[in-house]
Amino acid sequence: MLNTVPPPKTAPVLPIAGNTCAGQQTADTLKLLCEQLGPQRRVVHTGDVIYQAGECFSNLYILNSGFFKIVNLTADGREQVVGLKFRGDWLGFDGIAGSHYACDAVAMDTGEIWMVSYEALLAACAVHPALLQVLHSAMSREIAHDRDSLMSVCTLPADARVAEFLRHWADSLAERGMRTDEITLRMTRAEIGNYLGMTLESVSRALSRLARDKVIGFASKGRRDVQIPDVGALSAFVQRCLAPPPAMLQ
Amino acid sequence: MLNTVPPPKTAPVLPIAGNTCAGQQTADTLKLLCEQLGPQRRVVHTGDVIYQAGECFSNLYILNSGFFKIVNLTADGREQVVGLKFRGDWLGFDGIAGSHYACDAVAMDTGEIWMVSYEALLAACAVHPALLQVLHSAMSREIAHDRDSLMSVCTLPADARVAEFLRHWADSLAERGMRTDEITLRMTRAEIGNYLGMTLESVSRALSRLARDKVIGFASKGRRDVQIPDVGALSAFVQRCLAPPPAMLQ
DNA sequence: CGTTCGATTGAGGAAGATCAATTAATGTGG
DNA sequence: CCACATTAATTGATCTTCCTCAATCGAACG
Repeated sequence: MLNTVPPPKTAPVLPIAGNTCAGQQTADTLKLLCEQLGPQRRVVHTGDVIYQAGECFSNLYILNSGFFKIVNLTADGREQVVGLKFRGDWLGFDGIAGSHYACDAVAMDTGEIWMVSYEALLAACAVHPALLQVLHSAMSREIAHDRDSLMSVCTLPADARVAEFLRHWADSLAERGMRTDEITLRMTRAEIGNYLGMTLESVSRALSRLARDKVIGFASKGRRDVQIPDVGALSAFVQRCLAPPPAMLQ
Repeated sequence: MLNTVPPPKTAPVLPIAGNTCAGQQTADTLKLLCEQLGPQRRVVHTGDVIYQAGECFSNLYILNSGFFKIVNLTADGREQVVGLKFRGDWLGFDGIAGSHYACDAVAMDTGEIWMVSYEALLAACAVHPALLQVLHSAMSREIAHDRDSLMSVCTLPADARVAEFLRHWADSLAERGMRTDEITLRMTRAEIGNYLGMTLESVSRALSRLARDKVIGFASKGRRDVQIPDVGALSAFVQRCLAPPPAMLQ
């Protein structure tokens, strides 16, 4: 259940944020949103449910920090992670059309979300057209990215899918001005596999192969932290997976 | 387990859907859009490209009739159908964020599209808030549907994916007040397979099995027309694919 | 009427799932 | 702090699904 009472007395605006260029755009956009909307801030923790499928839609959420997953659930009991969200992303668009949220949004880490009622947002957009542009851009990015996800799942073999997953995670962090040389996956192998349409064993094997090929490394303690010395090497690995098998020289 | 917090899961609430006449809602929305926007109308034919990846974004398109596919293309040459669009759907949302379209939109049939410049649309929305709601609903539906697609690809075996594809196509037609007992697929087996993440042979085999099980039928002439006597039978087939193999009675 | 493209069907093979055993991390109560 | 239980991850062995390759057939078209 959600914390109905936001506990932050000490302003927990954690993120390192982009003091330099990387992540500046995200920071600027968040600043604009915060100033213009005066959203209700809330700190969430791992496992907290932001909203649930079927729940009445009324709010959108802007992520100031933390990592979140979007989980879809079918009537016949299939459950799947269909999206991952980071700082600067929005949650809740799926609820606009049907006036009920269509999936679950769950925190995978401690984070801060900004809640704004959709009605209030529209009112604010009427006054500040820039807000509308920001909103539409966020929705547009989500549509474009969802298509890329479908494409990865449909066209890449398992190993490449895992590599591409890591690459995208690292890119997302980079865009937001965060470190990418060592990332902490907030998901179990089972969750990653679920998201990528494969089993947890296949994820594990793929990661092992990536590590064996020195494309990634594992921190000494625990296999949840992944070292990515060179993001480009991940892209190269994906291409290698796609390349036709080397012609037999005989 | 995916959720650390087990909340009582309510079944996803279905959209309002069936009011009096099937397709009335789509028709009403189109009427509103046509009146308020005075869009430029254009008739397109099979193969016509509405917009292309990389092209400068400036227009959105509302589909009055016809069938369209959204095709994604990667730098390394992979090409995939990532969406199908029908009457009442919009094209071009993917271009808003990056000011360039992110994929190709291609007509699969003769149809009529309404073109409206994004700028003009925003101006009209400022005057008629109902337009903004329509726009957001369309984007929201697209986001929700893209997630459902990802879910189908990730969680369903090949046969079920084909059945689900037909079911969704039929449902889409029904929502728009069109016939569903006999539908004409505008795509080759190869395109369907590409969309569903499988080979054309697998699509063909799946369709043959569906026909053998009398879930679908083929019109006497040509195999492009599919008879769907009962859409519910398609759903049942999907469930049968998911059901565990019947316990051996020994 | 032959050519071409799309669809079907079969046989064999490969990628990945499933099943199972082991090890590593995390947590719990004494 | 340690013994124990629990969950996550790895790795191996087998099995299934689906892909690949190939042949055939039908429909559309010039």
